[in-house]
Amino acid sequence: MPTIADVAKRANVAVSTVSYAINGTRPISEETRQRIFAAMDELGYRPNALARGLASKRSRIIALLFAAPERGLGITELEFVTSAADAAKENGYHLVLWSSEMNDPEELRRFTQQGLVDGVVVMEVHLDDNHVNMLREISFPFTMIGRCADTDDISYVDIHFEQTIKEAVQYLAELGHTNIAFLNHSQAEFDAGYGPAVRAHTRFAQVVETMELTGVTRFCRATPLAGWEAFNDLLTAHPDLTALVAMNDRTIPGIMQAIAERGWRIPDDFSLMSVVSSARAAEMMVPPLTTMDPPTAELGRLGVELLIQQLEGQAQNASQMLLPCRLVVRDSSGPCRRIQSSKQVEDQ
Amino acid sequence: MPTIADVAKRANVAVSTVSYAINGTRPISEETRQRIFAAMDELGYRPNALARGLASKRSRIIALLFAAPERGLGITELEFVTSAADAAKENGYHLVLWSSEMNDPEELRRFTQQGLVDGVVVMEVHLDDNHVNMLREISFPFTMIGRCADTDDISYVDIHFEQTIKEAVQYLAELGHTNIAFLNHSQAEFDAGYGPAVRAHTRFAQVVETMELTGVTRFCRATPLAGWEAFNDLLTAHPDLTALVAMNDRTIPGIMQAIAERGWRIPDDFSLMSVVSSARAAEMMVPPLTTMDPPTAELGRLGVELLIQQLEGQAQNASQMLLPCRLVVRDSSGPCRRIQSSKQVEDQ
DNA sequence: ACGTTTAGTCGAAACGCTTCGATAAAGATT
DNA sequence: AATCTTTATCGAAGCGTTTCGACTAAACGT
Repeated sequence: MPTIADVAKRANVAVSTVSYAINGTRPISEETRQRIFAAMDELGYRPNALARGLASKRSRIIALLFAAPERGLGITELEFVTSAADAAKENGYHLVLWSSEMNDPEELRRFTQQGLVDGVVVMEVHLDDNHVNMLREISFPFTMIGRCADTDDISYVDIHFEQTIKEAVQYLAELGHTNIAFLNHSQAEFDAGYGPAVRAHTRFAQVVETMELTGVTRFCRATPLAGWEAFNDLLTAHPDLTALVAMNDRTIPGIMQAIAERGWRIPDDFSLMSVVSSARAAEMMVPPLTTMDPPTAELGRLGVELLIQQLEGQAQNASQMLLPCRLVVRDSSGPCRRIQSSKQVEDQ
Repeated sequence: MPTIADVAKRANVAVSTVSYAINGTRPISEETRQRIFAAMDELGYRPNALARGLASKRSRIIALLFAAPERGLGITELEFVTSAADAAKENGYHLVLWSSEMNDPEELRRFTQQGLVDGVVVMEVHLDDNHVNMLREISFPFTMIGRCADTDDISYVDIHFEQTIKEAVQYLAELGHTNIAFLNHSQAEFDAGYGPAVRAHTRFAQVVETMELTGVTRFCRATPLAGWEAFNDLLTAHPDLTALVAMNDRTIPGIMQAIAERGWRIPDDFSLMSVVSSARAAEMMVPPLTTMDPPTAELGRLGVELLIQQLEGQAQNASQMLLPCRLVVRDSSGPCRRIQSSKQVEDQ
């Protein structure tokens, strides 16, 4: 493997001149630049990333702190990873994956102190997040996909849950639904201060209040069975419900089954939709699920781009962005035509 | 950030001695070792990964060549990534993601020549694979998750498709099915020499032959609509079919719908199963899908572990491993009770 | 008692780059 | 003509490690 010294020799210049030519750090005459690049081509020279990083104290490597949510990893997380990797590459950076098993923030500190990465993108942030606190404490550069409670001076991108919930409810209201259930993440996640769960919770209450609708909220773990139970509970307590918004699409199969068991049809007798779920999951269901699609690719991309801007000093003040989800109407939602006579329906 | 020189000074030894103590490269007396580690602790010293890599010519970083299959990324790929990352970390390596956009093998060459990574794990390998050919040509260390046609001297882990297909068919046969459809990946993927598609294709033919069953094969793109069409085509041409094995679970919702449109029930009138699909996807369906679950976590883990063994010279000859999928019976398969009288059934 | 290992340590030379200060030549400014 | 800039280049000193060869003193074999 040729080194910069080989190139310098062949182009008849000093090593430093080659470096300047490559990085554009200092002016180089057109003529010598040509000679240098010619020499590089002929030798098939590639700058050594480690040496470069060591000398410049900038590795051009960033880490994605890849934590699994309590409900497990899904397509959404996958898309963060791929879009983050693509964005990193386009900006001339490498992306390393720091896996979730890093529950101990001390381990995160050790990793950052290895000098391997210039900054980290944190995902699955909790309202009070150990990793974030750690990074802040040691003033290590980072951005978040998601956000914690105190976001002073931290750049982040997140889903605009407030708007998303509002639009979802509005959509159902326009279809004529007035009794709407909201199936949140699990109680455990809510109690742990998981941002999406907390924000969506408050927001849903607000929205039904201002829109003068009847809303019922329930927590639910991310399994079909939990969905089945939740749905039956909800309908026992509130038989007038005609629509449900779920935070987690993994509950939906159970709900669909519960609906079928009542002899109801979707969407004629009941409307179902999920917020922040991927098209991928929505299309796996019969009927395909109406969703608020999250802008996953943008989130991943922006997470790393904000970080890189910060690293390259193009951004002094933190940028904070909230991205809306996009309503995609599929076949699980519509005006409700169920005859709301009584509970007999359940027994037919 | 303290350096090794600071540690050496504080422990009253030479820099090289500290290095030997850390790496165990040469014997160090118990007494000085203690002093050195004490000094490291007091200073909070962390070896610099870049300097280490530069000096030792081993970065302890490996890359996962993260290519998207034509059908798009799914949970399976996600699990490769996470398990690979975990395995790397446990072995003291970092994992960088080299994204799929690297279609040009030249770009792969450039990346490898940067000296950043010691080796790469390639996934989504085609029978004749450009990336693999490239790596081989420049003798860059790598392993595969999946396998190409000529696997001489290459370490890999792959799913044992032959066995998987056989077990799937056997399972259906035991339920009494004798007319079985096989829904492969798309024609395009097959033509491109995508290993799983090719191997499964031949194997299915063999198996039905030896078991004296009637088997029909069809290619199908990875969408519900394509599944719907494929199913209808198949049943028009072969009304006696009572079961179907799909290579791709993304076709299943369409198939389920087509079945429902005939007024049939699953599994009473028709049995459905998918090979190499994640539990995650299977449980999103109603009824939950019987599958042959792939050992994704093991594949990811072994992919990196084989690579690391190779890098550390613990393996001179290539290890090649085929892992079986595990049959998970859910609710989409069972003995067929449909009255196979005629096509009237369609019109009921 | 005398070469020969062996354990433990040191100093210096890499590793392949970036960056700083210096320098010479050319251009601009008085 | 003398001085100040600017442009283009060079050489050398890092960056923080590993690794090689050398050295000392103790242990060993005969």
